[in-house]
Order: sequence, then structure tokens, then C-alpha cells
Amino acid sequence: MLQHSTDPQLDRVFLALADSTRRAMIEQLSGGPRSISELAAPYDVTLTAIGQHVLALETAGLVKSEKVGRVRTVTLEPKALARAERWLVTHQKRWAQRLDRLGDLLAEDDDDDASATKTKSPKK
Amino acid sequence: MLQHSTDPQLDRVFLALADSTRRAMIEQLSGGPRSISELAAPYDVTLTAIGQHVLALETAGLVKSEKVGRVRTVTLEPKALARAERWLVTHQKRWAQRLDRLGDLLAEDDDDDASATKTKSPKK
DNA sequence: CGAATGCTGAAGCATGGACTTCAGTATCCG
DNA sequence: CGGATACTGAAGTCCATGCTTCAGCATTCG
Repeated sequence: MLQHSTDPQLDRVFLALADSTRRAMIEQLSGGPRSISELAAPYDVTLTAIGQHVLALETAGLVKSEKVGRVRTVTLEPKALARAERWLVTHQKRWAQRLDRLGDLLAEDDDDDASATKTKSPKK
Repeated sequence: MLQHSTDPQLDRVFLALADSTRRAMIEQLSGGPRSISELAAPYDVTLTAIGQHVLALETAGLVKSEKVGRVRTVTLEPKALARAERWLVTHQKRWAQRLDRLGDLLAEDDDDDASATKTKSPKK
């Protein structure tokens, strides 16, 4: 069981979201497409830095971008975010359930778990 | 006005999730509390490494842990995940909306795929 | 008691991330 | 044309992560 998923794409999505600047950029972009300069405006960093953030978001699949003339326009891409969201919702549900039943389980001892945390397992 | 949220706690949550080992550990934990050794079992890393992952998860608020005797037991903590989920849901909704309207804008503005008779009113 | 178990702390190392500066290139504007 | 604009690439710094080994310290068991 315990499938170790090892999903590098999901890694990238969460990593991209783990930065407040990039999250803020996403918020900006939810108002519509923006150029690199427009994205850079609110922050006190160089254009280069913002370009690198865009690359991170693009690698994660969270945005796409296209250059027309000398301006690169960045647009949100909903699919990758949906995947991250699905992971979260699934797992949160799963363990909210568990916490729910915890109330009941506290009365008696639990048994739905194969590795038997309560018993000493000297198998090794 | 575009306010830059700068939320270090949320940073930590997403960063913690940006690692497949830690996500897999969370999956394990959704089956119930586990000791450090039990968490380590499926992976080919040292106990120390797993201890560090647990610390990362704990810093993010995703788990809590308590040591009884010589065994540290790790348990899921749903609240932090709910926060991450809320961020995702909010933003995904926001821009799904936008993409929705985008379809309409394309249809009336520059339409080569007028095949779909978009008679819906997207304003809400 | 002594040995095994379960973890923890300190240190070190390799890699990658976030940022910078500097030097371009391509485009647009007057 | 010439200059401003909008990026882009290369390189370099700095710090955080993820991992290791090794040593140590309680705790539990025979």
C-alpha cells in the first residue's frame, strides 16, 4: 500500500506557492494578464528577479507567458492549481474523517490500523 | 490596492508540502498517529532525516508530536492544511471566474470560433 | 545489571533558491 | 537615426534544505 507517490510536478507547484512574492503575483494575475514590468512594479526587486519568479511559476505550470514585441505577457493557468487543491482537499477530508471518529475511538481502543501502534511490535 | 500579504506561516505550509517524502508521511499519518521509526520504515533514509522532516511539518503546524518514554508520537493537525486549502480555493475560484469571462470576451471581440452560441450572461 | 531501542544534537557537505549586477538584444517611439 | 523601453543571459553571492555520520542519552527489556 503506502504508495510513495514521488510527484515532481506537485513538488514544483507547492514550491512555487511557498513564496509570498509569488503568491502576491498570482493575486495580481487573477485580475488579468500582466507584463513582467507590471508584475514587478509593487515590489522592491529587480526586473530580473521577477523574471525568475515567472519562470518558477511557469515551470510549475501555474502560468503561461508569451512574448509579443518586446513585452512578455503572463497569464494564469488554472489546471496546476486545481491539482494542488485536489491533493489538499482529499487529504484534509481523509483526516478530518479520522479526527471525527477519534471521538468514538477514544472510548474504546482502536483497531483499524494494521501497524498496531498500541501493541509492542518487536518484529524486526 | 494590491497589498502584499507576506504570510510566513503560509510559506511554511506550502514549503512543507513541496516535498514528496513529507507528503507521503502525511498520507501515512492520515491512517493514524505514528512514531518516528514507523514513519521512517518505508523510506531509504536515516532516522535523523525523518526527524528533520517531522520538525518541518511541525513548524508548519501540520502535525504535532509528543514524546512518551523514548517514543515520539506524531499526529496530524488539520488546521494548517485548511488554511492552505482556503488560499487555493479562493484564488482558483477567482481566476476560474475570470477565465470564464475571458471566453465571452474572446467571442465578441475577436471570434473565429463563433460556433458556440454564447448567449449566457457572465455577470454575476 | 547490561544490551538493545528510539530518538536527538552537532557538525559537515552538496545542492538549489532568491537575489544582485552587468552586459547585452530586440523593439518601439519621436 | 538615436534613445528609451522591456526584457534576457551569465555570473556570482548568500543562505536554506536535505541529507549524511557519529556520538550521546534516556528508556525499556531480558
